[in-house]
Parts: sequence; C-alpha cells; structure tokens
Amino acid sequence: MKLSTKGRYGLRAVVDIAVCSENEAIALSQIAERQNISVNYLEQLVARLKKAGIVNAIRGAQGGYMLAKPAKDISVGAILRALEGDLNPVDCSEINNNEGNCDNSDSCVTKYVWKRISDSINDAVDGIMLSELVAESKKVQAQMGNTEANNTKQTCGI
Amino acid sequence: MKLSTKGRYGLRAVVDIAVCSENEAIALSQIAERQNISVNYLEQLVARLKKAGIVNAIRGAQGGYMLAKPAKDISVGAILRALEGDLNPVDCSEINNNEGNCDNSDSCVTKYVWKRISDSINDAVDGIMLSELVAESKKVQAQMGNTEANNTKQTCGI
DNA sequence: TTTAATTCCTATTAAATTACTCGGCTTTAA
DNA sequence: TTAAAGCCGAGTAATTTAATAGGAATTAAA
Repeated sequence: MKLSTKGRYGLRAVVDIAVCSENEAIALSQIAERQNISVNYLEQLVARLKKAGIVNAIRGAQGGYMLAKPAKDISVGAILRALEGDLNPVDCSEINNNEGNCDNSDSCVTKYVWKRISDSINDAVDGIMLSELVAESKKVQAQMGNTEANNTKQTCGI
Repeated sequence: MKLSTKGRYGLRAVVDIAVCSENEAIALSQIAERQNISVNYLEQLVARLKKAGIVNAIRGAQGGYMLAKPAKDISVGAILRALEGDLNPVDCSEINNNEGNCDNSDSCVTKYVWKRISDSINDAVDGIMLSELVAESKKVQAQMGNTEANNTKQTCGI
C-alpha cells in the first residue's frame, strides 16, 4: 500500500517544473540534478505527465518542459493518477467500471471497505491543487534563503 | 498503490471468522475452503491477526480461531494494519515517527500531500467496524438464501 | 550547414517484493 | 494412541519496480 517512485519522484518533478519554468521551458537535465533522479528515468515519468495533458514539451536544443495549464487548475490527484494509474486500493469491478468482472461481487462485503478507502484517497488528492504546493515551496525557499546562504548550486532551488 | 493479498484475503478471513465462529472455534481448513485460499498461506495471515490481538487460537484437535473481542470493538483499520503494516502511502519521517530520518524534510513540500493521503486512509478504515461487515454479510446471505437454494456446501456461507 | 542540446522511444536488466509452497514440530480432544 | 488441528521457519516461483542503455528525431544557435 505504498506509492512507487513514479508517484514520489514524479510529483516532485512537477512541482519543480511549476516553480522553475514560469516563462521558459526547463530541461530534464536540470530537474534531474536538483531532484537527484536520473534523466533517463525522469523521461519515463514526464512522458506520462505529458500524455495526461499536465505538461507540454518543447523539443530540440533549449527545449524542455512547461506546465500545460495554470497550476491552480492541476490537482495533485490528476498528477498522481497520471503517474501511478488509478489510486484504488484493489482492482474491484464495483469501483472501477467492471474491470476484472468479479464473479463474486454479489456476495462480497469487503467491497464496501475498498470503496470507502478509494473515495477517501481520491477526495484527498483531488482537493489539493498544484498551486498550493508551489506557494508552499516558495515560502520554504524564502525561509531557507534567509537563514542560510546555500543558494550555491542553482538559482531555482527546490 | 494497491493492497496486497494479505490485506484482501485476510480481511475476508476475519469476516469469515466473525460470522462463522460465534460459539465454537473455526478451523483454518474450513475458511480456506470457503474463501478459496490455501491453508498454508492463511496460516501466515492469521498469525499476524493473532499477534495483533484480533483473533485467538485454540490449539489441538477441534481447535481453530475465534475473535479475541466483540466485532464492534474491532476496526477494519486495525485488521488491515495488522495484515499490511502501516497504511501510509510513503515512508516519510514526518508521518511515521522519524522512521528513515529524511534529510530533506525541511525543504520537502510533498510531505503535506502524503500526510493528507495518510490521514484520509486511516480515518476511513478506522471508521468502519467489523460488526458492520458482519451485519452486511448476514443481510446478503439472507437474500441469497431466499432467492436461490445454494446452501449446498456449507451451513455458513460467505 | 553543422553541431550540440534536447525530447522521444523501445528494449533490457537488476533488484526487490509478493505470493505462495513445503515440511516438520507441538498441542490436544476423542 | 491417533488424528486433527495450530505453529514455525525456510525456500521458491512469479511479478513488479526501478532503473539503465542506446539510438532516432527535432531544433536553436554557432
């Protein structure tokens, strides 16, 4: 019952893109360095985000990624589902739309449990917008920047 | 982000025990047959439940398992945590009590997301009592029993 | 027009986890 | 005494995760 690195790394990458690419596209190599994730692996994660319409790519030299829409219109739920697939705790035909076609559905009582877990997870993540994380990130950076002089490596630290 | 078979099979096993062992201990072999899980694997699941104080074992011939306390005093959360370990979506030192000792905690903004997911999952499962599942199971059984005459195999079907 | 930076795409592999199976030991009612 | 149960630890097969690798396509800039 754990998120994989796809979800964990991927959400960090989106926050990075949101914070650091307000005007210009940002290259994966920069995100990779800041977040300490390999470029190759990041590619796979960002591919999912792109497919889901969360980020746009600009190809070629000086290319990179930007948000596909304003951060206030992107929910953490959409990001995590793009990265992880659905966030349901089980593959249950009552929760998903008849995926798996469970033959025991009539007499199954645990499905009520799975449904409640599923709803609570999805409600939670859909209620958080990327813009909130961006705001939090900027706040934290401001604090860190004031107390310590460790803006050594990047101008846009996360 | 899926529950393993431990949680899925194990919760079914607990409901089975709760429904079928009101007076007498019930053998794993019977649960195994009804739930279509191997006895050997069930043993491992039930061992966790026993360790967590959810079921009691009676050893020797005619032995088996019973609930360790009334179903209304056992939450689904306690059952699932006994089977799966904690239900947090990440191993994060802010959520667990300093497990892992994340060195990036100060500047981490995704921890707010993990905390909200974690809380929502735990609140959901702690709000469901085993007794509710037992009641639901009995209701379903009554319906199935009336419409079809398929009480062939067991007196205590689930 | 070349070059270098970058995204795009697919295949392969190493590591970890899951989901069991197996076999022998202990306990106890009949 | 025996058979039916729980108890326990080791081993294994299958699956999933977490990468790594390498080349093709695209494009801004020199």
